[in-house]
Amino acid sequence: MSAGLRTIFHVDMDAFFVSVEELFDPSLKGKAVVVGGQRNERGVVSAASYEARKFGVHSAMPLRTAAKLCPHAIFVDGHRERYVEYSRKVHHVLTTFSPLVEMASIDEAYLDMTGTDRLHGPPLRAAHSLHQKMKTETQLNCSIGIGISRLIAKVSSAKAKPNGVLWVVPGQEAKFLAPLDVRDIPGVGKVTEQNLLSLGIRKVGDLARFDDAFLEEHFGKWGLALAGKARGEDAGGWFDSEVGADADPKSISHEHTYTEDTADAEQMESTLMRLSEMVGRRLREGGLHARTIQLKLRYKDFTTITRAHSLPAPTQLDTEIFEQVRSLFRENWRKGAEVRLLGVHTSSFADEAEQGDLLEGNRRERWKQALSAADRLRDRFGESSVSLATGMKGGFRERIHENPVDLPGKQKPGRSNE
DNA sequence: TCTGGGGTCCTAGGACCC
DNA sequence: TCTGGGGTCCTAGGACCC
Repeated sequence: MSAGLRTIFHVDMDAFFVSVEELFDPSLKGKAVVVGGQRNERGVVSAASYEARKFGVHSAMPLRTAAKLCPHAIFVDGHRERYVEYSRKVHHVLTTFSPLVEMASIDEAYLDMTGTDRLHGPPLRAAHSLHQKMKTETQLNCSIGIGISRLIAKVSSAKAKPNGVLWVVPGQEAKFLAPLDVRDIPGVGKVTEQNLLSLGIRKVGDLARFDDAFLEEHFGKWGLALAGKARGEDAGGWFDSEVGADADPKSISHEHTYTEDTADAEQMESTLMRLSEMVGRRLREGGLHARTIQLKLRYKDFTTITRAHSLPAPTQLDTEIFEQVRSLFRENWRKGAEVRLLGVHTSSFADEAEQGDLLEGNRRERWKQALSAADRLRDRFGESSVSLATGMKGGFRERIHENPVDLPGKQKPGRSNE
């Protein structure tokens, strides 16, 4: 941590997914719009326009609930690629204001603006020109919070919404936080809020009445930091950490919820194959090798289990991921029980281990080359062009085998791997 | 109301080692 | 032979965020 005070910006795009969709279809402007899927689908709201929010619609709400609350809303499927594209534009604008930019998610970022006064003027002026430039270059609105730490900047950007700028002047942090609901503190969700409420703690300022030992006992090291915050202290932790380059990923996963629950083992293993391919591909793209492979299984009644296994050597191969995840599935699925969701998760990334066994190393090398070739085909002809799961019962939908590629050990249609 | 998909971080217990 | 303690890894689950 530097000696002097920092100036941190938190830039948060307003109704990002909705706003991007409006650029592609201007007729959506000013209407109640729900992004995330169709009104009858199994799914939740990714984003809602301010118009739809007036009816109580908010993100993470089931689509069917949103449809009941706001029947006249227009339901739009999400377009990930569009958001990624616009996220890049946003990032680009931000880098013209500070070299220290950290995207916190697809639609928000932290900037360390410390010492940029000579270039951009005092914080409020810098924020206003950033706001202006964002609008002209991306056609999107954002809100900007300014403070001496990530936490203060983040909370103030939320208070600045929509389309506003808010600066918490250094020294005023405790005064700013005290009257806020504890729920306004990032990291305090439904459960923590209820726990705090049961202790009579409703506002951030109420925390000041309790001593550190008590809060740590009830809320762990997090409670301690929160208490410090309530008093305006720099308590340490992520919210006081430096703003730097984007961190390396710690896990890569894919999951799928069925339109209808299933108890068909063949179908589920086919799904796991596809998910393994998706994960393997991302690992190869990122040059990553995972040691821990995890299966996620959610039954009809929503009870969810995860089962993990750590490999002796890290991998990025679809087949090795699939083999693990399939045996975890076979060991743990309650036969006959209907399943709602399956997921494949990889973590514990490590450097590629040297192969002791020469023959084994050769086999892996050939696999790697074949999979890279398949990745390139998918780039050119689309995701559905190549799949090891082809011919197995469709986990997602029947697949069309347009551009077959010769993969070592490729399965014959309709047969399992043994 | 009937609950997505992609992540991060934390806790807690048991294994294992010294 | 009635009972240590610290450190690290692994696994499972959960809170939380966008």
